[in-house]
Amino acid sequence: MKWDTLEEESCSLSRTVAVVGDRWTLLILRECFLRVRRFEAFQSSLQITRHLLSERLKKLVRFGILRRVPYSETPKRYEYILTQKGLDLYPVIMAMVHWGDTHMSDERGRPLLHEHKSCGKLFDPVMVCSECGEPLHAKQVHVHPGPGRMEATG
Amino acid sequence: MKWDTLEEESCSLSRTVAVVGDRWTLLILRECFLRVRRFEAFQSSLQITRHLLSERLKKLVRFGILRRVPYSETPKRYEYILTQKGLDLYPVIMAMVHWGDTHMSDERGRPLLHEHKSCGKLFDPVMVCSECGEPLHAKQVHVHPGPGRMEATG
DNA sequence: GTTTGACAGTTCTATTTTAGAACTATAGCC
DNA sequence: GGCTATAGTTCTAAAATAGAACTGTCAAAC
Repeated sequence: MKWDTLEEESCSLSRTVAVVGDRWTLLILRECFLRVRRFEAFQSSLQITRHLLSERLKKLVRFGILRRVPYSETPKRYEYILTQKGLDLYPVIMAMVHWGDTHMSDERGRPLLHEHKSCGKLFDPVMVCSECGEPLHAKQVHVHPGPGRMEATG
Repeated sequence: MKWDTLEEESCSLSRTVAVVGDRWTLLILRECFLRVRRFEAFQSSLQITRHLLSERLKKLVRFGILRRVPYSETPKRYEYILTQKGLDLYPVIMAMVHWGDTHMSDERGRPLLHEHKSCGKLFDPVMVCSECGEPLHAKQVHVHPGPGRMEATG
């Protein structure tokens, strides 16, 4: 399967995976949420090859997840800033971080703690139902075909 | 960066990405949550090559996300079932589905609708703070080093 | 005015991963 | 024996990634 096939499937997961479903993209997004914005900063903190970093940043800009904004005119230099579409990926990143905290931490505990500025407390992210507010569990969810559903795809 | 390097970083996102951070693994997990359990069923619904499917299933079993359970003795046949660790990935998958619904749907609308059996309504997943219950936004979260933090890693 | 260094990339070759197809093995059914 | 179903393994070709070196612009230092 090619990346562009994936993007056109009638499945929201496939479409998301087509955009952010590789390890470097996810790690780049982590850095974005940690306020990293510049090419050299991404490169040195991730140890990603410059070639791949360049490719991935272009892709994220192409999909409207990052904006390439000039911060210096001479020489021309740009930084990469999350758009709203990019900021909306926060639950994806946080869900992965929380799973890692829960299932992949060593005996020393979790690497980072998160403080919610609004309430001032250290927290974990919890996914709830938009309608009743209860935490979601896979076994209590039933799936129906929606209007954008096409045949022959998962 | 190699996959095993990633797994050992002191960052919960890296560790999660090391396990589920590739497109096929994420798509296989989608199928698991849609109650797919058998080799042939994964293969025909995903159009993944048999070789890669075999590799990915082994990896998921190795990490304790799937269990390989016999359902026939002669001939020996197995099916792959989510463990609790695997079920706990539900928020990751749902966060990606929701982002795809919001930002990658075409004019016809979303491909699947989700019903919460407990309350009977069609819902969207929302990520909230475990302490105050308010929806989480990237800009309202501050990060602190935790006990499992090592130097020199993101 | 030449050198040095920072920044943001591009280009090149070698290695690793993935795609695609064919093949293996066990067993039930006709 | 020949056909089908299931769950894989093995093989070669194509694509992606790693790793290192290179390009070009400009500012500041010597």
